[in-house]
Amino acid sequence: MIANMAAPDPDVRLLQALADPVRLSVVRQLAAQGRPICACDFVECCAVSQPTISHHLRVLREAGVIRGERQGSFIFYALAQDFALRWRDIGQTLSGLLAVA
Amino acid sequence: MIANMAAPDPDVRLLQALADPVRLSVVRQLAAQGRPICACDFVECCAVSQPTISHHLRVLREAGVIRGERQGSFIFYALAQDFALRWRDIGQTLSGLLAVA
DNA sequence: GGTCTATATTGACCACTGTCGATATACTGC
DNA sequence: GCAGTATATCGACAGTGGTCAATATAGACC
Repeated sequence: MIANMAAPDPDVRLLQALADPVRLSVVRQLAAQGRPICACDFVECCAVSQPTISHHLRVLREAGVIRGERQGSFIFYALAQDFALRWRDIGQTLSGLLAVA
Repeated sequence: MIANMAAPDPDVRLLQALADPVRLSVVRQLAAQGRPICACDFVECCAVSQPTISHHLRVLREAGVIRGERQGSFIFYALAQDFALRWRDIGQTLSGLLAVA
């Protein structure tokens, strides 16, 4: 069994995107809110600077976790539509035959 | 909303443990096998050295993803019993009201 | 076009982590 | 106790990634 995974494994990418306190917090907020949140709200609420927030949002975006939609000067972010499904799928492969779904 | 999460957030810890190609592969194998696997099998199958495997197993162990049971010279690892539940719980908090479970 | 705000990008810095060779520790069998 | 195998730990190092100030880009308004 070859265990040396290629770096672009989408599952690893997704997990890496979530494996940061700030980014996980962002995703939690998006989930709890249930609708798009303006990037500027994250800048105000998070204890890190604007460039850092922007960097984090980019990581999440490129991992397919979130999507952004520009509205004038603002960009509203929301969870990607397939995120829940991806989470569920990964869970099934990681938990074996246990009934996760 | 304070977004500066404390480092010991168990969810972040768990995600960090999984967010490595080798470690994710280990967990996938444990899930697919459905029963404990000897550490020595990982050493043989993974394209990294024995100390690295041991280090990875430790990270997974300390994050609560796996449990080891020594049998003589050998240690057999299996997924922690609550892993599936934890995955499911995190999924629920991250996916909002979507029916993940 | 100029000015303003919102957001992304750049470059530097530094802490953290994956990796490995060497070694320590655990266990077995004699 | 010794010799062997299995596994964990140590220490060093290269690479990665989070962070921020400065700056570039995007968009709105006049």
